[in-house]
Amino acid sequence: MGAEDAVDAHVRRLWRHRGAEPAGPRRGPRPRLTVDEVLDAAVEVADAQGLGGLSTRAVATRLGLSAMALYPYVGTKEHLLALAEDHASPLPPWPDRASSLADDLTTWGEHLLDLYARHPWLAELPWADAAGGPNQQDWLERLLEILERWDARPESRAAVVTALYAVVRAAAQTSASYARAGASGDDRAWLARADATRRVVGDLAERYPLAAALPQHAAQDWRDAPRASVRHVAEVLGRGLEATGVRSPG
Amino acid sequence: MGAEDAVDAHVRRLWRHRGAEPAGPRRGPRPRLTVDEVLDAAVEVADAQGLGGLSTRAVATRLGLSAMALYPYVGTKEHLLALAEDHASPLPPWPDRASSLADDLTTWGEHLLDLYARHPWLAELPWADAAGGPNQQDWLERLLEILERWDARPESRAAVVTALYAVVRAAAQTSASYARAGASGDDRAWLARADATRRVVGDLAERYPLAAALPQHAAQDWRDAPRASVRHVAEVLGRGLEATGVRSPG
DNA sequence: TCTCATCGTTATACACTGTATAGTGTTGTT
DNA sequence: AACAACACTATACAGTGTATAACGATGAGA
Repeated sequence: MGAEDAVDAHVRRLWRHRGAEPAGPRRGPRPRLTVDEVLDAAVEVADAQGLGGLSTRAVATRLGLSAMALYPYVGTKEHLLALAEDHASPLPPWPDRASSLADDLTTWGEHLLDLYARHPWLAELPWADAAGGPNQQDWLERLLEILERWDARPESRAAVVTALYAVVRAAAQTSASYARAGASGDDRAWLARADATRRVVGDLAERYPLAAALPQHAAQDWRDAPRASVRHVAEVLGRGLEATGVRSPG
Repeated sequence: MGAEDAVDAHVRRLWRHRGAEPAGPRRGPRPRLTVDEVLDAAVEVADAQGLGGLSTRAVATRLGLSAMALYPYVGTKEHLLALAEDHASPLPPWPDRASSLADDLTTWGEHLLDLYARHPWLAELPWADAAGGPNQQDWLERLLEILERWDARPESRAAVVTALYAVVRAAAQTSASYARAGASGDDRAWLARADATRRVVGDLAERYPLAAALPQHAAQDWRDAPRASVRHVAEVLGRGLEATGVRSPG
């Protein structure tokens, strides 16, 4: 039952701002911190040091606490990660332009891209448990509302959701990679590897002509590239849904 | 220059079966192992213990060596991971049915899904450096050949590639998650969390009606679900590409 | 043939991770 | 007043990746 209680406490913390009761009477000394304060610190650490720098000790010392002191607030590190992920992912409000399905999908993707630009570590997290918290559920429901309004066929919705989500995450990752390569300089390993590959195999462009012919984004417009990528996928998905059954905007 | 040499050696190891020369004269004692033997061991460990169990010491003891002995063969653990990823990802041959773009995309996705079923840890690896090795390049070029044959517009190709790749990976991850939940039993945390969420927030289905209305795959046909998901995305992408410009099969 | 740089391999060590455990002191309930 | 519950600290432990130094075997240049 210990493990089951742990899961319960975690879920209750996840939904703490959505009416989940803190459960039970309390008897010990007053908590000096809030769950949100701990999560604020965790998000700050992750924003500054990346996912690799997000250790329990780092968060704790930022709060002036010992590492073990976090456990009553956020539980295991796995739980801390899930809580921080949701904590950093509030859904902003925006009006749908309703000019086309592709446009609305693009807008959703661009907003998610903005979120990932503010917190690049979000795109590094495993996709599997992305449906956990209330904020992430909000993002999902928001996307489903768009698909509902345009009457996308129910069987295709899950597929579109994963496709669009995945493309945004991939775009955010490459964007963050470019940003790191330009800034800190210690993480240009990606470029160095590509250069070395061209140097070692030599006729790479002839072995993989189609990959070589892919439109490369020049070094200057890499800032626009992810947005364009998201827009393209949204376009194709939108047309594909229209072709398989979509009516006029509601 | 040390770091540059390390990148060079890594790339040379990656392309060792595609004509990359081992470089330089050798003077020390003969290597007792091959790079492929080390990578075989690494893949076996990852297949058995998952990505978390893939430590340098685990691979080394399986080979009867000390942990540090791996460095001359595969370099850093990051390099070991990249090498093992490519080593486990040979592209199988198959004929394209050429009945429709969606069909060919689906077949590609199902083959990749088979690969991820054999090596589930491949889907957990970060997507960013997926373009490194020759085998992965083969997969990419194979997909681009399909798009080329059906004359997909060049600007849309990169987007379709990431979308299809991402969906296959996501499907493989959920499939692996289901498999673990059914088997070992210690990793049914996902189900427990979902149950706890329904228990804690209660009116979850009313707060997120569209997410709740998503067609749930029953517990029995979860084996078919990932294939169906891939097929759906391929269908939508195929239709979308046709709508934006695609000619008859070459 | 002798010499020496080179390289495979081991042993040890270091910083770091997450967290189990025991103990201390504060709080609310009985 | 007594006790259970809880926040918090300190310590400890099993891991992780890898830097470093030493040892031995090997091949090239003299």
